Amino acid sequence: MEEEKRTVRAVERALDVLLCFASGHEWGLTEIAGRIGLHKSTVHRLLATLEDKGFVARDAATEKYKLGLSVLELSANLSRSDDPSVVLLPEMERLRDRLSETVSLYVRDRNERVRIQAVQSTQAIRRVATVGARLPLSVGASSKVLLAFAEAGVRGVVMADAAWPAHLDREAFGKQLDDIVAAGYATSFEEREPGAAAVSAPIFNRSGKMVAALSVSGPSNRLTPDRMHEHAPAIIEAAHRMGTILG
Amino acid sequence: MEEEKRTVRAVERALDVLLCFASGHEWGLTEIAGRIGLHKSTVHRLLATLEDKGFVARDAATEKYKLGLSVLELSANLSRSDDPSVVLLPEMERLRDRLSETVSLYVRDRNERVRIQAVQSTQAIRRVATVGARLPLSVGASSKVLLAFAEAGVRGVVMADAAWPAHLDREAFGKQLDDIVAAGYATSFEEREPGAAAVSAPIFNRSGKMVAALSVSGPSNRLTPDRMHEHAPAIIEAAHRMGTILG
DNA sequence: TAACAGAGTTTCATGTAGTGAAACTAGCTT
DNA sequence: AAGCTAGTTTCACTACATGAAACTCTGTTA
Repeated sequence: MEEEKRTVRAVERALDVLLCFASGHEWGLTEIAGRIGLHKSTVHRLLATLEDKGFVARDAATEKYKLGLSVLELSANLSRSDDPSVVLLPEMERLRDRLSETVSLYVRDRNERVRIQAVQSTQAIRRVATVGARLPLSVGASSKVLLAFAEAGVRGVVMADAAWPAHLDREAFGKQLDDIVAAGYATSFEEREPGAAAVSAPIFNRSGKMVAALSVSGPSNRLTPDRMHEHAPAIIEAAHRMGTILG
Repeated sequence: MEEEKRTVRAVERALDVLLCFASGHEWGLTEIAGRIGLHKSTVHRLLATLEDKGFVARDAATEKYKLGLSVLELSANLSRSDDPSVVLLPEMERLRDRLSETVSLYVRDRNERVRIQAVQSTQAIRRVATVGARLPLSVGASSKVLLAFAEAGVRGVVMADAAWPAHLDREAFGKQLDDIVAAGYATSFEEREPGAAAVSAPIFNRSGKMVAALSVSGPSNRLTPDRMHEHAPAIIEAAHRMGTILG
């Protein structure tokens, strides 16, 4: 299948280089080249360009490459005042205080979900959720919410994608999504990572479009299936209230 | 002067497109093309590539382009635990509480300074400082600190750059920097923006290298020249304490 | 309802400019 | 001194980015 490309290869590669730094630590040139399968000299030129524009910088001590301050400049403008991740924060904290578990907010971005906001449980044993993390759409309570309540056609597109796990029975999964629509919320128990469980409900804006999934997650010994269903009404109610906050 | 280029043009252009979004709001394709002087079709291809990698996204309602969530993913990893902007925050808040003015932290990035952290004054009339902002190195108290205490050679390079304002007498400016080194701090009074004033002191790490400039800023009627010099010892002391926190 | 305008998208011939092999440098280890 | 690793620079080749122009939409004007 000859997919028509209307993108710029050099830029794609440069962005791949940049995304290497999503994992946090610093990289040497050769490490990066090996990781994305490009020649040293190519990566060198790309890094020089990224450095020139301030997107990467070299650590003074280690000589390795790390993220530059232009990223900070951009991210400062990412959270505008009308951004859900900002305006919903107080409500998320209320829910956290009520249930004493970590509360996260997810949106769908193509075939993945992204955690755009999180408030941590204050308990000693807790799930630690990092903002900005990208996770698969095939597992986890909020994945199922993001697919179940998505606009028509989204399910099909996402599940048809090459990235979708082949072993997953699409028909059974679709049935499960229909059940979630009926129930109004989804749960997951040790689905994505062992020892963790979550409940999730959709947030709709005033025009009835789902904009995010609100999720409560914690250790599976505390968030038992029973306990999760008990929590569900509170989460749905919070999600509803959040929806009314949005424009 | 034939500057040897070892950068990739297509990538440079793509990053310029991305940096358009540093100013916050959304842009149409043609707007961007006009702004950076590129052809519509070129910008279209670059935006398609950026969109594909999640660096920009299109607003569902307005159809315009805005920053994508990959930026969030990157910025989440910017503030690591050893990051000055994180570990110094408590000290900055203490200083803010003591002086009741906005406290900022600046680092030098090539020919500019970047505000990497800020805590706002709680007073009704206050300077509002946005994190990530890039400002010129030629004006402002912290600019002068960042140049005065920089490693040997930096002054010359920065002031020789094309971006340096031509009208500024380099010799007089250099003299001023020497005075600042002697005093240990710098002030500015309505220098960059009318009605604003600031005091700034350098933060040195354990090996004696300056890593940032700590700055206290506010309205010029409250931060009079006299008042600023009164504040200086407290700021220098805070900067010194911050230095010991760093590795 | 046709004509126009303005924004976004696609096509395609052209030659610039990005590519990767290889050579080179510099710093460490054996 | 030889070997190794990581980063940097050079250069011939042609793949690929480029921009003019054509085209599609959608909304506006006459």
